[in-house]
Amino acid sequence: MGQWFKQLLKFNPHRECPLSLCMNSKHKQEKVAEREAELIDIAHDIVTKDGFAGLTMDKLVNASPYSKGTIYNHFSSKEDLISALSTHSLSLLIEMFKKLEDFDGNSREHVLAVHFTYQLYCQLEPTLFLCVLSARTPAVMEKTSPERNAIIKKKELEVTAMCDHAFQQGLADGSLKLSTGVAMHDLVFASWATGFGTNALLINAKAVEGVSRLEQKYALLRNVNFLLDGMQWQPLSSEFDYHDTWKKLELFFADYLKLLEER
Amino acid sequence: MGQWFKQLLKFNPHRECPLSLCMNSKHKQEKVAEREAELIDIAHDIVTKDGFAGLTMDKLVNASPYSKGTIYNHFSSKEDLISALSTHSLSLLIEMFKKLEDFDGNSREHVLAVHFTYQLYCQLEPTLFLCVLSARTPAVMEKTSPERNAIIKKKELEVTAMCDHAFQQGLADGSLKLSTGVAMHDLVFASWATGFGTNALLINAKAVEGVSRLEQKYALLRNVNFLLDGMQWQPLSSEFDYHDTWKKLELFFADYLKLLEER
DNA sequence: CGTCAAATTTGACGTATCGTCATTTTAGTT
DNA sequence: AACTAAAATGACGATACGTCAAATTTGACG
Repeated sequence: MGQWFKQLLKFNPHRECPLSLCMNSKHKQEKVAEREAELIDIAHDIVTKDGFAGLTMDKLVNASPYSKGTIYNHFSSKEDLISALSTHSLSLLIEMFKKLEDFDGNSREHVLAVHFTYQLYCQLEPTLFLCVLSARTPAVMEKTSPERNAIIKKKELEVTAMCDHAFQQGLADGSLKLSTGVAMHDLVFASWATGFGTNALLINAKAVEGVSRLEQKYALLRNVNFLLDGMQWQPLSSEFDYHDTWKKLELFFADYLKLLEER
Repeated sequence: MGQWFKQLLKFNPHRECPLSLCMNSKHKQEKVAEREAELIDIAHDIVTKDGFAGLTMDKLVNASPYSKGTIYNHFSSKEDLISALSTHSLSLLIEMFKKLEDFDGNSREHVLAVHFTYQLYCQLEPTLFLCVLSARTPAVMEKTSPERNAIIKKKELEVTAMCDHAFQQGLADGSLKLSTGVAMHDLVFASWATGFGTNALLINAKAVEGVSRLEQKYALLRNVNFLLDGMQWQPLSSEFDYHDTWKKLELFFADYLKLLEER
């Protein structure tokens, strides 16, 4: 429904003002942006209900109170719509990441926290995860407006900034050291690749093999621990109970996990 | 063209017998299988030329000497065709893996060899890589014949068997040890996730940011080394020059790399 | 309040693609 | 040569993308 998100985050919804007087005073740009958000929400619903392949411009037209022409006024093509969903998706992820500011722990635990959050997000919104993926496909990029591509890029920078932060912390407090010839960027990339690969494969395994959530519960933790141990990020997993961190995170995100269970 | 492959591997091509007499003696099943291979080759061409999104049943019909009905006799839907391309793609990968039997090195080097090969494959056939991905999508799986899905599963097992082999070697020669609560399967999964994630992100980065091949040349090696160091697989990267292994692999696959350069 | 021009919205339509199926053609047998 | 079972054909219906001329709304001005 896309509703869970707003509730959990107390998302500011640009509250619709019921007085037409108020409406009239609203600037045109605002109205357009509001309607675009409305359309993206509808598209989000369609995608969660009918899957990525079930997303159709005609369906969006029928599910919205607007006509085809108006829809195409917002999204120049289906690909543009997918990109719009991608930015929406990235926004959700960023909002989740922002919650992590309240999470306590050492710097390595913070990296785990980022991964935990990302996994949670992937499981809550597997189809949006797909949207983000395909939005970075040449075929899609070519057909989305340059402005929207710029927005995606900006959002992606925000996301990586979140990751960078944890690594900078590690460098700052000395628990992580750079060996010669390896930049921090390389470490962040390795971390991201591990998280991405693990989540992508797990989502897949779930679809193909029916691997249960319980079985895959600690797969990501394991993989990331291997990686961070390999980076010599102190304290090593042999010296610290990161399983405990994982459980702390489950508590921290109890609301979201509850949503996940309910399916 | 898909031709590079047959040349390099001296792929048995079920050579077409020019004598009609010979043709007549051929069993029906053989003829069907042959035509299917022919069609997949054409589809492969279309995909490499026009990209994944450019693959169309009508295009395949026009590019082949057969009619729509016949095509649909082979592939019950477009999704089925994608799955067929996926099995084709996996076969290519397996063929490449088989070459590795001639590669010398310790067991950890063999893991690197598997990753090197997989990366090479991803770079040579990025769109086929996409095919394999989307073939594992629920939307596609639902619409492909059970038999073909079974074939995919079998091929995937073959691929993972290749990976398993290197890990079993490590366990056998004592350079890799299992800690409690972690099965070999978990290690293989971690390895695969790292390779998959790194390659997927690199392909993407290439498309989006224009990251050059040179820049990403050693990214995978770095990531895998972190991982295997984290697994305590001896000898550690601090004690052994795996860069050298990587270079040996470049030499070993010189033919393929040359093809890659030529683009 | 009425008029008019610019901006916006509308939905019917053109084109492309998927997948079907009645008809035709081929292959094999007697 | 006649006949039947299997295979191939391509016209056709359905669905989806994207366009554009016409209709509607907006808001500026007298």
